[in-house]
Amino acid sequence: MTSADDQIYELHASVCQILANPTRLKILNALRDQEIAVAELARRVGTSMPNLSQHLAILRQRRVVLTRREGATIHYRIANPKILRAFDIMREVLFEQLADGRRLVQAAAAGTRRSRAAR
Amino acid sequence: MTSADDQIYELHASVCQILANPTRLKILNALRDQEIAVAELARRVGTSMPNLSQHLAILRQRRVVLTRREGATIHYRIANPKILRAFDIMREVLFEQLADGRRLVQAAAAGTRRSRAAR
DNA sequence: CTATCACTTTCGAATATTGTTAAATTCTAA
DNA sequence: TTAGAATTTAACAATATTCGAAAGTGATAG
Repeated sequence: MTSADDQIYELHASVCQILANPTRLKILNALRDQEIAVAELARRVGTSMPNLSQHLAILRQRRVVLTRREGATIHYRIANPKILRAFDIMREVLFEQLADGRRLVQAAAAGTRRSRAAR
Repeated sequence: MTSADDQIYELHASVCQILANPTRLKILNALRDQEIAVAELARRVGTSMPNLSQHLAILRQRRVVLTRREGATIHYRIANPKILRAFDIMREVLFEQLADGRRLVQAAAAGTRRSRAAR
């Protein structure tokens, strides 16, 4: 039987999971301080429409982004700016690690293989 | 050819990935303000030694934790407290979402299945 | 030196994540 | 109503993550 504490940690992990993909990070960064339509997002993020749309679906479900419809086009924006604070802190952690030496990049590269290979 | 920017986003995602697992979150929270030996960690986190050790290996490789050997026992501690700030922000995001209603829990539950099922 | 404690590593199976291609939708305009 | 643009959904293959079991390593007590 999973304790209430365990359940919180699982939900917590699933929130963190949102940031664990380079395409989603690009999306969030693009939306940082402006609303953007899907087609334009695809251009900026540099991915296919279906792929982008799937990631947007995840961000929608988790209430990380909100949409506004304007005719046939749909505009996305950040729902909770707090997640951008986490985005920024993790990027700082990355930069500190990069400054600390190259060995780290090796270790991190392991976690990078998926996203590269699955492309 | 992947741009330098893409590479940064992949590394960034791989840093965020560290937080995307409930056991690792428990470990980090346990180490928040004290050094702890592996056996004691296993007890607190509530997982098997091999499983704990695998997660510790990941945290070591990413330089998120440091070790101190004392005879046969090994003590772990947080290497970079900054990652705990991200931990906390993401937990705040979770709690805000929980406060906002139950529908979200449904969506988050999708991201929870893995950790539950893989147990 | 060998048994044991403390921990780590390896391996394999189960499940999850991701990208791609193809098939829907949904809306607007003719 | 139909054509077409914008976006989403579905299905599937490829890769990654995770766990448990079993074997491996290192320090130390006897």
